[in-house]
Amino acid sequence: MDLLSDLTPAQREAVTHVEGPLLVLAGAGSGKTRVITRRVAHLVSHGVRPYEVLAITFTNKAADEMRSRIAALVDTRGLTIATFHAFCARVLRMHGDLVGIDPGFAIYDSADSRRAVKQVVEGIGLDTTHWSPNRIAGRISRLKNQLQTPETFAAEATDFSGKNVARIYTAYRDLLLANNALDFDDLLMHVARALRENEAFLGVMQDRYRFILIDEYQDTNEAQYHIAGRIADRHRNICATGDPDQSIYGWRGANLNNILDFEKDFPGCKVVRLERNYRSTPQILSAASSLIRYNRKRKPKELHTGNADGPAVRVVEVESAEDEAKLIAEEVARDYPGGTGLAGVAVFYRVNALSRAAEDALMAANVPYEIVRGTSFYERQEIRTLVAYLRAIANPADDLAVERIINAPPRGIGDTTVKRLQAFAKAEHVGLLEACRRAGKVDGLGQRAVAAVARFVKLMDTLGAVDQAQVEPLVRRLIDLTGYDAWCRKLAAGEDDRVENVNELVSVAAQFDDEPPPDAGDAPAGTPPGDALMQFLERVSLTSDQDAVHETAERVHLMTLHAAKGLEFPTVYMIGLEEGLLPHIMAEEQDRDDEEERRLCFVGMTRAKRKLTMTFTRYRMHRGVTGRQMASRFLQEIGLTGVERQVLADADGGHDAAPHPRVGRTFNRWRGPSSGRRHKPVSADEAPGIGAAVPHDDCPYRPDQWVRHQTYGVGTILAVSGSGEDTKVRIRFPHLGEKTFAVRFAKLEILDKGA
DNA sequence: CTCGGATGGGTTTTT
DNA sequence: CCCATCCGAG
Repeated sequence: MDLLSDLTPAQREAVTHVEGPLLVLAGAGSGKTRVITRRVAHLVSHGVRPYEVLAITFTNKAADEMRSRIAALVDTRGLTIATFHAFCARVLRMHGDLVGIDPGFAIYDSADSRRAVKQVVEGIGLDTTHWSPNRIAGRISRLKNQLQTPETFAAEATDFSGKNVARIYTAYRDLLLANNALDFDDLLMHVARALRENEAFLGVMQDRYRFILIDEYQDTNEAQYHIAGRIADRHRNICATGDPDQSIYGWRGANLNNILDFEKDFPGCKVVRLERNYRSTPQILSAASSLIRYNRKRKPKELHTGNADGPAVRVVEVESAEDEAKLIAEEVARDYPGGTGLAGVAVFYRVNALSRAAEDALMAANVPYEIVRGTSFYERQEIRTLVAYLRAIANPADDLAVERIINAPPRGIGDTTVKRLQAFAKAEHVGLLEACRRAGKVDGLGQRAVAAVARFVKLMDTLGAVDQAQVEPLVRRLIDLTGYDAWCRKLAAGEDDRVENVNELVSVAAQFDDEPPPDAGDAPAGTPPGDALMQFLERVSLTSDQDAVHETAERVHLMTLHAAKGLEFPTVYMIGLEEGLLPHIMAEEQDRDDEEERRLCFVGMTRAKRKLTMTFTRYRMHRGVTGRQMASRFLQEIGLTGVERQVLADADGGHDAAPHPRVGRTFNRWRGPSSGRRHKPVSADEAPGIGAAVPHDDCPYRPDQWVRHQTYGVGTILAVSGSGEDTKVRIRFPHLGEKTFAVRFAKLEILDKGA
């Protein structure tokens, strides 16, 4: 097929660029995936061997999609398309010897490393409340992303806390080493460091990958940046695609500067801007652009579209989270009778806690919905344990896996017995499974315990003897020998989805067995070593997308703003647009600027194709306490053009300027019975405006109102004090902070009336 | 081993 | 408020 005819000039430029660095700044909805797939196809059809091309994505889903879309255009055999992690895992299996890594390593996911960190913290004798394994694991993860080893970090850690983290990090590293395991960050760090320190390894990689493409470059962390940069260093054929305005993983170590400085890192690079948006209406685009212009850390970019006009972006103020949810549920029920088209509706929120009210309301209104959660198939207990068996079989040194399965299903090996075995293992410098083999020599074990452990060892030996060329028979045997189904049924007590999940894993294994072995190109060089079992486990550890969004299911999709990235829906509701939630209070405290939060809002808005509704509440209950909420600053930053505002709440008299802290349910009682106008749209003329209450005297200014100041521009009123000539208003301006004015002098224009 | 209450901690989470 | 985890009783 013709690879170019249906492309815009800018897209074509990116597709046909062959030699030299290329940066594609792809605005939201600008057809980026199309450009990448065409570009790879173009390279291949112009004589580049697929074997020499490396394409990196951030998710398995993206990698799969890219592969199939390229396959529709050219022969993809030999092409490497993978996530950074999968790519590094294969590289290390292949060339681990060059780098000093046993290629039979297990891969620990975040839950595994958290457990390992916990063990280490306890082992050192630190208190796990103060030294929270979660937090420390995060800290270690960040260190690894910055390519810090325990040694380099210990050298610069001077304070008490830093020194302890260094101790934990060191012990954690040793634990993983003893278990022959790598965590997610290790996969990247080892490859990155090896590329820096090992000439032979660097040579192998540079020789092979003459062309590399990195998608979502704005989300790369330090380690990934090094990997890409070092490999591309010789041939300089690196193509980075991404959008600084959609960088939302800074808190996880992504470094926005990677994309902002790309031109400096690769002088002479070509830059292509894709600014035409194929997704949204001009109204949505105008509001989103207006918002993102408040950011400084970006590459100026103007999105435009040829799409037809749509409805105005709606900003709706409601009384409570329940009203907010009800608004959506009732509107959706009204607009989609019979449920047809529901797949095109999504609800986004900043934190998972906000999903609950929406769920309740949708359920009450009988609207089918689905929560797109992080908890995936492989994180379920029954699956994790089953996989732990497989891991222990593949890698008997994996103590974490052995510990998990030693008494699951229960077989009479209690905590005390495990503790004794562990102590013995530590003293003898052997693994836990090896300690089990020598249970007879372990002090303090009674006859009964020794017998139970012996049964476990026998089980593992039997399983170990099963042919590992195929995974499914092994899994079946395992389920059989352990009585796994019966155990699951017992645990499930009522819901039997556990057994179903187990069956699902059997099918996954069967499917895996049926796949043709990866062709040579999938591996960095030749086919990776390791049997089917190890490859299966690798797939399992590096896959979290199993709960992929069923984009076709006729249901409303509920998800966090982070989960929304990369998706699109005709109708989008964004809820909880309130100060403290979006921007989130924690994010603000940590980063000291609100730009990533603004990008998050931008990402959410630009998911919408036609209809975008953003809501905020006056009162919201958080951790059992109902608090007064303020409209998000982002709602004023989206501007006034193409935006319509509604107030669907009582004009509740009695408020004064100060926030009313209220507790629990007392709020409703306090407010009194006055729900006459609830849930009825208020016409522009009546609408008192964002967050406005009925004025308590003649003063026209009210908290949450938007006003324009002659010199400072548009801001939100925070509080009104005094009366008559002495009336003062406190106003917050974006970027300028808060200021107080005497209304007698300041020329304030009220903006939000009928905006 | 399993159940229940007490206790503590609660942003987001591509791999 | 909602949960995951811990610990003691049966």
